[in-house]
Amino acid sequence: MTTIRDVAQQAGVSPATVSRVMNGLVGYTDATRQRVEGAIKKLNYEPDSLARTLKTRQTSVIGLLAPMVSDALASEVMRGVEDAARERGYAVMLGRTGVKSTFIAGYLRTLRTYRAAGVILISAVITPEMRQLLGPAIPIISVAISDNSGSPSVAINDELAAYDATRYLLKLGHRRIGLLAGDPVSVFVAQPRQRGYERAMIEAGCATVTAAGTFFYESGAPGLAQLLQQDPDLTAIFAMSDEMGAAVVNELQKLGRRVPEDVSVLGFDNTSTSQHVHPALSTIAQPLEEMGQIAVRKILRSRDLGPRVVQHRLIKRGSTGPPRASS
Amino acid sequence: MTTIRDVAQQAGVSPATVSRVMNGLVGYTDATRQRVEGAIKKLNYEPDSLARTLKTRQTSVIGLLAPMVSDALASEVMRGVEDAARERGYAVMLGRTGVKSTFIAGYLRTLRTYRAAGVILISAVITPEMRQLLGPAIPIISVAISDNSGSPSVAINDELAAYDATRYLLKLGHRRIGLLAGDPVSVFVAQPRQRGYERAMIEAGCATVTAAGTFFYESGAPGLAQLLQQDPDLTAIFAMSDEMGAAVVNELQKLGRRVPEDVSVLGFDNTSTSQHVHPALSTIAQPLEEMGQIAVRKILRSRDLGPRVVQHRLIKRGSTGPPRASS
DNA sequence: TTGTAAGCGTTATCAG
DNA sequence: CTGATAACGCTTACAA
Repeated sequence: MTTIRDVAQQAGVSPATVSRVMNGLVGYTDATRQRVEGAIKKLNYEPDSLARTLKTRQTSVIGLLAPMVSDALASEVMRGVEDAARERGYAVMLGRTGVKSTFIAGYLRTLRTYRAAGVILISAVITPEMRQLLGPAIPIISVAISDNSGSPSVAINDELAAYDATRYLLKLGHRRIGLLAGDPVSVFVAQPRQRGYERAMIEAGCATVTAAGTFFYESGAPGLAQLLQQDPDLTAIFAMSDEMGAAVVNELQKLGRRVPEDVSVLGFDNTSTSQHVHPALSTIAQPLEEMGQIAVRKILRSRDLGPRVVQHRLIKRGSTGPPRASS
Repeated sequence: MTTIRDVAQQAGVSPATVSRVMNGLVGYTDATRQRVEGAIKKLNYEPDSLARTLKTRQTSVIGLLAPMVSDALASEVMRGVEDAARERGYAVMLGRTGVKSTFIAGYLRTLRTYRAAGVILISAVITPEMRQLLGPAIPIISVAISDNSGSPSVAINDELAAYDATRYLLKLGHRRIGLLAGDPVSVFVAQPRQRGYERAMIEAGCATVTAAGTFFYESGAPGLAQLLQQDPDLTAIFAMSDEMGAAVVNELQKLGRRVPEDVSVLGFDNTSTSQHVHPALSTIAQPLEEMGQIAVRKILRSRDLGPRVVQHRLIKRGSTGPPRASS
């Protein structure tokens, strides 16, 4: 391994000078700079991040905790994080949530010993334990979920997004709209979305019909059954995830109902799954990749922490249309 | 930050002794061990990985390069890698392939300066440049792809898997089986699979019908069109990815052909996508998570490098059945 | 402008 | 069995 000393010797200067040149500090002649740069190039020298971090306490890693289960969403966010981090010279260290909390504690400790610049948490809320484990120096931010504690976060306004989605179906002429909710445990995603749906329905004078799912594909079919049991004449289903939406589309066709002629289906997230059914799912898009980038920027500018709301977008595809009666 | 000195002071011993206790070396009485352990616990001390690595040159990070595009596959592998790494006290550093090669060069340099224990490459081949960039000390291994260079790898036997898949369709009674291939650029995945298909078809005295796709969903419909143009009476389609398989199922139904009554469809990979269509895709499973774990183990036991073949498995679901004529 | 020297938090060698 | 002490590769006062 070639060290700063080797370079210094090669260039006929002291290690300190080499360091100065590398870090663009002042205090050397142009001639020595050139000699040093020549030596660096010649020896193909690369400074040791570890030693540097040990000394300066300035780190170059960002921690990323993702739930590697329902992945399409996390995957998009990760792409944004990875891009933004690399651009700025940061490395990304990966961990999984959705595992035992002792694991995530261990992971946070590792990040602390690596003096991470910050931690990004996908689809999970920041707990006081996490905050405490990281210590005051390391910021943590959540993505795609916003508790109302004022913790740093990047997320859409879930309540408003669901409200807009429901309004869209109402405007198409639907009155009997069922909601296939996500895991009710997920207080900060499923609940605001449900509130948004209810608000729109109530404003329009329509009755609400809801069933609880898990966000996963498997819960789509039983959820649909529950909804149809409550109201067999539903003309639209709003699912809180594309996976459930896709399952609903498939299941409806199995039951002999056409989409969207008999029943419209609307998904959520605009993950690739939404394109994997026919007709393709209309859905609410979150700017996931951008959210990952924003999270990195916020972490690195540690002042602007606090919640950041990004815009959702309605994407119209083949799975929604006006209801039978009004067409 | 609490250091080894703080612990030493608290326990009334020297830093050296604390280090000995932590690392389970010999040379201290039971009494001092207990005092040290007490101090560690009391101060909630965590040794600094950076300083430790700087000194010992033994690292605790593993690099992971994944193509974050056609993600379901990579995601499963990543889960296995992450699990196995964590179990052994290693952190995972994430990078993306499929970006500019200068980026991946930079990424490998970063890994070298972090003294990574090794690098795992998903769905990509190890180039001589990569090997050179990492230097002789850091092993690199590819997962889910096997060039024939003898480089370290963990993969199924793609030729055999495709052969078995085709044999399965033949045994069901199909004779007109179309192959929807992946990106032909992917020499070490698409090509062996195509050879396996051709071998089985030729052995059975059947004509081969192939079209080239991209592995992605979008290429499914045009690929199917190409196949049907060559032989409108195909009774089975073997797609080299679940995504293309799913697209074929959806497209067939759009064309008014029933699956599997009119046409059987077989996918590849057993990713979640295979369950997102109705009927669910029969497919060839790769033990992706296990492959990730094996990769970590191989990296950490740097002797058993070299290609490792794991078993594929045929998974029968609703998308395949006997052809019309023979039923 | 440049070099010397003292650390950053560990571990390893060598005395005691 | 234990404690000084010297590295690991880098940065940064402080001197020159």
